[in-house]
Amino acid sequence: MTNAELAILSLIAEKPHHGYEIEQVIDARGMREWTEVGFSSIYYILKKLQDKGLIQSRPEPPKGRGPGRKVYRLTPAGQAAWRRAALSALANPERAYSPFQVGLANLPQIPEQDAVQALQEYSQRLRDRRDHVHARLNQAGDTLPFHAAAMFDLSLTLIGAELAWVRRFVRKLSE
Amino acid sequence: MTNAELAILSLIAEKPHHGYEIEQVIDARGMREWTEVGFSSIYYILKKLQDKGLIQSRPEPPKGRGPGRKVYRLTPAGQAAWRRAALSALANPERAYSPFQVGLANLPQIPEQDAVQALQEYSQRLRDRRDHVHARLNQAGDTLPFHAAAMFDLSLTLIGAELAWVRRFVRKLSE
DNA sequence: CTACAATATTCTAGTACTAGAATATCATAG
DNA sequence: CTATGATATTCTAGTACTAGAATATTGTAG
Repeated sequence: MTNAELAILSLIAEKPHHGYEIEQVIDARGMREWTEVGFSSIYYILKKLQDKGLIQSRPEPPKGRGPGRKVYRLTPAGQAAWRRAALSALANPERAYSPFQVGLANLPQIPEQDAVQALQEYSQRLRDRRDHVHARLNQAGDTLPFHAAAMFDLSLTLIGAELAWVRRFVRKLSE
Repeated sequence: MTNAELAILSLIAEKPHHGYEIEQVIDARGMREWTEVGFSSIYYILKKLQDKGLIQSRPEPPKGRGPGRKVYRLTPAGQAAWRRAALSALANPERAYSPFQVGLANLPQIPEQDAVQALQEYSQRLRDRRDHVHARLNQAGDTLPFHAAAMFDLSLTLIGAELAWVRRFVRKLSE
């Protein structure tokens, strides 16, 4: 099960949803901070999950604006698959393939000045990202459930560690 | 330019290579620790880079065992593209889309005991990964060029930060 | 009563790989 | 001189998205 599949399956495990609503929830919760799932991918993934027998859809008559919806819910197989996948995600660290490391691999061929300048931009953007996450955290305030606060905290921790490393590295480079 | 494209372009920027040799270098340098590039993707990517006019190939008569090779080198456009891409990788942090965060998003629906157990497995595997990187670093010894040592150090730093976070989190969860 | 905005799904045509088999060449051991 | 294994590239048939356009329905503002 891919990242995007699990993200969508999670939402359906929480409660039945239709496609458009999933997009709205992803947006409202800022899930794109930690998962990558384009609008047009949602229906694609929904179809795949259905083909695998993990979810089933029921058409609903139109309510309010717009045409009728297809509401998806977990099948028993889907319930089991969700549980397995969620626990597996919590138990198995995955390598991150970051372009930054590929960039570092090129250092010997790059003039030092250019490298230092690029790395300083990198720190600046990391700081911006940290501030952005921080702002989102403050904006949510004390209303956040425990696990959501933890997710913000994890992001801030990882960004902080990378930022400290890059700063140290730049200092060493420009010595 | 994707991660994999830049990784391969980097090797060709260093010096001309043929496809099979690129596989060997990727393997020998342990590049799969920080970049994802399957054996069969190498020729695919080489073809794409050539179609974009960033590299050109020259057939070489067979030497030693095996058939003749196609040796790839940068074109002037490739040289420029490589420089731009390498600096961009050093200047632009990218979000990491980790299944772990998706797992965390599922915490409210998971019995605490199961979650704690999964997270303990996660720490254990992170420790294993850290030890593995550490072993590779020691094995390389003092022969490592500056930037390669830095890459190991970055990996260790990031793994260390994540490990510390997970340990703290498990402690809080099981309180 | 009509145009517009919001809601909702589907379709088309891509991109970017990836696994694994097929094909081919050559050195060397037996 | 033949089988094997190392070297080297190409091909086939997938998977997993992704952007963006097309299609359709319904409430509401003018």
